[in-house]
Amino acid sequence: MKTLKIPEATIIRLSVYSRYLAQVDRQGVVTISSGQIAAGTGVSPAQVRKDLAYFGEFGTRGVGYSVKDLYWHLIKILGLNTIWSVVIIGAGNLGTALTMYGGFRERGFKVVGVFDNAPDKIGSYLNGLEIYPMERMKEVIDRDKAQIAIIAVPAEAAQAVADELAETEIKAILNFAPRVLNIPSHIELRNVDLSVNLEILTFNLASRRSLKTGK
Amino acid sequence: MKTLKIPEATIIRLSVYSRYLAQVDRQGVVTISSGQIAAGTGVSPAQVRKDLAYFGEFGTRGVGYSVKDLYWHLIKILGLNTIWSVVIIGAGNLGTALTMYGGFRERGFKVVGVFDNAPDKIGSYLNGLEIYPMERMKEVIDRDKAQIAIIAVPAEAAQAVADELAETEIKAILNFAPRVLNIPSHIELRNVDLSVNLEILTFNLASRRSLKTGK
DNA sequence: GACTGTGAAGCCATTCACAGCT
DNA sequence: AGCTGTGAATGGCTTCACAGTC
Repeated sequence: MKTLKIPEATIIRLSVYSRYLAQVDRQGVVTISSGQIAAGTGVSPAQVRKDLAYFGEFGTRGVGYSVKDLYWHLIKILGLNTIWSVVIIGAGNLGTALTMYGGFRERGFKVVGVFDNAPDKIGSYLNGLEIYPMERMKEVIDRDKAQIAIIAVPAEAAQAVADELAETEIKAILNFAPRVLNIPSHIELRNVDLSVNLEILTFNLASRRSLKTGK
Repeated sequence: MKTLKIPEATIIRLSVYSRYLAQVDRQGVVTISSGQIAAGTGVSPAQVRKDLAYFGEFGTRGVGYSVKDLYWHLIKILGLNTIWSVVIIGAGNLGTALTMYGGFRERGFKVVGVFDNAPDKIGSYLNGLEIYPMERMKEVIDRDKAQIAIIAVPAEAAQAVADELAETEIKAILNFAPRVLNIPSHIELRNVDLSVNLEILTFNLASRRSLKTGK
């Protein structure tokens, strides 16, 4: 398999395209052009074609793409043609929200375990799933062959959780704690930093303002 | 003010550096080199220096950077030396989690309003803040001079919320709904897509697996 | 005529390597 | 000797423009 290096930006867009295709498919659209996909997802038509070209030739010249066809190609490329078992560590507000989040279920992610250390949380239920103490994490990951872990604990606790995860069969970690984590390189890591996203906005607002005041 | 185009990647890193500096400052560190910042935040030393160089000369050759000094410079650059008033639209699991999220408060963001349409939510309290019906959104934004809105409603409702926000004085929107939003260009928009982040992981896992099986 | 697929060009970000300061 | 600041080199992503196909 000739996997030329694919830009991460391309993967992000493929994910967006696939959701957009699901949407227009529900509206009964059968065929779509790169220009229409571009308009619907806020990128350029050439970009859409380049992104798709990394993976094959899915369209018909002069016509466009079959919505259903392309959708399934993208789902396959993204690895979403199987169900992924996910564990969530931390049952605070964020962990709870992520456990209940319908957007994950829609895309084939299944939360098989939620863990926390707080005695008042252990034993209660989220979406029919019992919150277990941290000690049972390895057991559940093993039992359900979970491959992805979501870290939703406070920053101070994140590295300890990562260390425990490193001893399991977990293949990838999505980290919501605002800390840089050290993990062995065979585990895939992605960070989602909620504050950083707001701060990009404030940076832009702040520098726009200083342009205005000429400062 | 000579604002050469700053890469967005640089802003993201500045935000990470600033949090790391706060951390080492609490540990009593006074001076730090680009190499140490790099090690602590997972980037290259040259990258750290380049990023900082966009904004001035903050270090001393042969010595390094003053932790406190550099921290405050970064806070200023990111626009975090003032308190930003934020409204959150949607009091579901995600909206609730974001309203309670301590990470925002720590960085100077203040949630001044939470809105929802569900009758059973309206009137209840989050963190001492009453959930208001959507109709009161404009009034609150106006009264509290809120400049940032966070959209945490289901995908189908997101565009309608964006349209309403476009009629207010809101300057920036952080959108958590998995939809491409149309908004007037004077409003800054950023999307945080929780599923996309998981899907980048599954893409990597899926293609790693197909390399292994030689497929 | 419409639209895809793609080499080439252009643009932007990161890394290198070293001069300059302490 | 140690570390910053920065022009030059590299590498990577996006846009352009057009040949190829229906």
